[in-house]
Amino acid sequence: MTTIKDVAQHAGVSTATVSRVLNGHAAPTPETRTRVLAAVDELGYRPNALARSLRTTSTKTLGLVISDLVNPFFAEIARAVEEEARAHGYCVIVANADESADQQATYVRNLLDRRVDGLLVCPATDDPTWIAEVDANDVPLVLLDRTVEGATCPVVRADGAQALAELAEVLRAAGHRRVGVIAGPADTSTGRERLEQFARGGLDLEVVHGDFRRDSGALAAAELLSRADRPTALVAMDNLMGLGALEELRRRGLKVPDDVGLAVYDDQPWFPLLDPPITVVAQPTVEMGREAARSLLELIAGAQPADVRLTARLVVRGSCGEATGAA
Amino acid sequence: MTTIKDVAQHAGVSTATVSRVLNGHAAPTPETRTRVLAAVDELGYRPNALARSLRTTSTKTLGLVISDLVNPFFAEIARAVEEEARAHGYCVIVANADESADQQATYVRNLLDRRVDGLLVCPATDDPTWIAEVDANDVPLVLLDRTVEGATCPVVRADGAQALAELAEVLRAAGHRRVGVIAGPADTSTGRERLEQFARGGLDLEVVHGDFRRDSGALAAAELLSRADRPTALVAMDNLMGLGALEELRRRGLKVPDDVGLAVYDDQPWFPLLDPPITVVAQPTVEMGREAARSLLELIAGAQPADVRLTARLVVRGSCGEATGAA
DNA sequence: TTGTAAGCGTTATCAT
DNA sequence: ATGATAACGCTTACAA
Repeated sequence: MTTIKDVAQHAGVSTATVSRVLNGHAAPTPETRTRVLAAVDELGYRPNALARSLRTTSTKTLGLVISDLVNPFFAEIARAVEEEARAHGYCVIVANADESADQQATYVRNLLDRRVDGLLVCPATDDPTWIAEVDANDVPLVLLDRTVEGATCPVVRADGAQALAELAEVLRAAGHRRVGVIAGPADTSTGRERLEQFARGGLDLEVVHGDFRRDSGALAAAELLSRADRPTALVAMDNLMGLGALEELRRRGLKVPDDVGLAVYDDQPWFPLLDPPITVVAQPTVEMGREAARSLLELIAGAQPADVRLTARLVVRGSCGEATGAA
Repeated sequence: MTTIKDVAQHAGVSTATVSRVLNGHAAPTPETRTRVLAAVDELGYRPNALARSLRTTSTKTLGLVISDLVNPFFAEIARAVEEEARAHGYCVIVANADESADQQATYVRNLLDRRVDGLLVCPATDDPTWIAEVDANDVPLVLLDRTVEGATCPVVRADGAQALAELAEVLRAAGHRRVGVIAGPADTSTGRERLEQFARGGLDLEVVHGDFRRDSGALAAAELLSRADRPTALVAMDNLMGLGALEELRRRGLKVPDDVGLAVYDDQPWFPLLDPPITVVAQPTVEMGREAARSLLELIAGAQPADVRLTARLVVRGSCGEATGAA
């Protein structure tokens, strides 16, 4: 590899001058500048980012720890984060915790070791111990989608309270009274909150907790549908569990919405293509990612960004049935 | 931050000894070892990965440049790569080229600057110029899913020739003669190959090229369906364009398979849930990611892994219609 | 304006 | 077995 020394030699200047030119300092004369640039070009020189970072203690890199890369909800967030970061000259290292607190902790540590300038985390669970490590390193941190108890850093998330209230209303209007809820894990803030907010709708709820992944959705649906007093509708609290539930319904030959109504938290492009199209609570994923990145960048710049609370909205399609008119 | 010096001081040894203990060298006595480890623990010391990498010229990091993160096909590959890499003590930096050759080149350069130990790339286009840069840095490279002209590095991909031949047969058996193909870009190897292989099926083909993304699928479908001699079936050469095509069919109120047949390259979990379920060519995404990572790791280890050619397979569901029995 | 040299936090060589 | 010390490639006082 060609180093700054080679360039200096080639241009007949010191390494300091090369560095100054490359970093846009005012000092160097136009003449030396062109000479150095020529040498850089000729040798195809590229600065070693490791050495530079070691010296400047800035990596221009953000760490993003998400709970599940194959969950399209997170994939979209990851993409938005990456875009926003790039627009500001930052690169993103994406780490996939796979909904495991252990793996998340491992990754946080790893990213800290690599001296990322900031950390964006969608916490796998409520366990806040890993945060201490981040704080100890004085690395800016922003929580995304989920929060953990006692977190003192900015949090970016979507508020689904209103949408879930409306959903309860829609279900009631369609004649549903007993509703089966495929809830997220009780040890995640989103798992708890969505359930609690939906519960305020006053429907008669049967709750089974899943783990935000596909299989658990199928399992939960199976359990709910096997109960003696079978619910007339199912609500899956994330898109993957919704997928699992749909698969289970299909296996059982149950028709939506006539045999059982269905609603899902998180919209997906293919939901409108189903027959009937699925009623959902849609989260502003792109904004969430963007805002999270923006907040982190602000934090890195020394500002004190406030929490961001976007709002999810209900999209009524056909999967919960029609309003019966009977109040 | 606490450095190796602090630990050395705390343990009453030299930094060299600390380093030796931490790197599992044989030299240190059990006694000093425990003393050092104690100090490490007490101070919560973690080695600076940048400094270490600068010294050792190894980052234990793989760069993965994919064409589109929100494409579930690539998301799944990314996840598999990451898993395999982690199992071998490597971390992965995922870069999203967004199907842009420019952005891809930029990212490759960026990853090279960060001194990744190896590079995994799903080339956005056939343009091979960026490869020279990789070679100049002597960084191991493996191509994934797509290849580029004159590439001398290992390539990992899925072969769909057989599956596409079978698909042509299935379509013909269902009475289709004129088939509209929503092809990938002509400047990608997969775009060309899939088209060419399917063309061997001897059907009467109408071809429109898309860009492997959702909107282009809708546009292409719209164009094909507006033609005077409208094809009786559509084949979308990747899942995102398939999604777009489905949306367009829906907009036009066209029923599958009665009004128009449909098949898609790449399987998706939700395809079986549609009515009718979609006939697809399924690629072994997880294996592709795993094999690619494995090949790269081998390359890094100094071996000369051969190209990997997995095979895609046809999954017949209902969207192409029934065999008519008329040969 | 430019060069010299120290230092970022490690690891590895060479003595001891 | 351990300790100095140079070196990795860069940036930045400080001098000149």
